[in-house]
Amino acid sequence: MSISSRFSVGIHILSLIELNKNTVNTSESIAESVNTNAAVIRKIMGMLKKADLITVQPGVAGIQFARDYAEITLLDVYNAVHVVKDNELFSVHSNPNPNCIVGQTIQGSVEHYFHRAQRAMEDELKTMTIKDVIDDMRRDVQS
Amino acid sequence: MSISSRFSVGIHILSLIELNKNTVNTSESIAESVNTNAAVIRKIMGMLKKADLITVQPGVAGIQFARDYAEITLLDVYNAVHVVKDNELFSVHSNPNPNCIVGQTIQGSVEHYFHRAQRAMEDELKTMTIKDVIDDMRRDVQS
DNA sequence: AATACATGTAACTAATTAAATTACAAGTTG
DNA sequence: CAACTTGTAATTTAATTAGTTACATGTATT
Repeated sequence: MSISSRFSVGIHILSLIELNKNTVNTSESIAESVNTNAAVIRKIMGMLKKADLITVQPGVAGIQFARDYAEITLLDVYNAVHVVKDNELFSVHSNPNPNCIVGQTIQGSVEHYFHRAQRAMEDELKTMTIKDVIDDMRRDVQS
Repeated sequence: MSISSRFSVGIHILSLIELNKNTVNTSESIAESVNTNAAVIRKIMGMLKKADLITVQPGVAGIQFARDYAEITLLDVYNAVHVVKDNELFSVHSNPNPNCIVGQTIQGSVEHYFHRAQRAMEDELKTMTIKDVIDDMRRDVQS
């Protein structure tokens, strides 16, 4: 299993706003950069918009940051694109046998540890910003 | 997306060894407790065995811990059952356009942050042991 | 107001993956 | 050797994700 690439595509879109700011980004041009279908981009753009990370206007080409991209964390993006449901990074088998000590208690017990692990990952995402990513890209680019 | 329930089933199996130690656990009896097919249990048992967490003998009923269960971390189990490939918790879209700054650099840039987040989660799993889970179960059981 | 081009979104298809099932080989014990 | 076990491969089923198509809606320009 793997967390959906919607997350990396979301980061891609946001990076383009800054690194391609001399031209107007349309869902079509972004799709070319990402190498996917424009409708996929529009769907993800819609999620980023709904999360108030970007502003987009129906019918008008272009995207803008809704706030300083140094203040947009990877956790913000991760939440925006709904790649992992709240506290459901790990799944627990359903309907274990309630007549067994383990079957009766495993869901409640394991849930607690799974949530902690998920939170650790999400807390780490919170320390990273789109600016960090963009800075890396500027450094890494082969011109 | 969600991480496979093989992980929680693995924890279930290990917990049964201790909490059901008065009887012999067969793949069949474990399957009843987990509420799945015995072949699924055998497959996971095979993984736990390969990771040296348990000992099982072909043809002979029963499982034993290969080491003290206070020394078995949830990370050990997680690695044993291969629910997430090394550094592939997050997937990155493939074949971004190399003629674009972002397309050219995103994989390398984002990879670094994704690995950090994954490591944070795995480091947290390392702090939790099967004993912790079993203690919770003993506390929570409704007798 | 008509044309061209953009976003927004729903419905459908294809591809991938996970889980369950079936079947049987091989090991062990009495 | 009979009964029962683990080990494992092959198959089916179910669920999920990504990609595609189509079209409604919004905007701007002439």
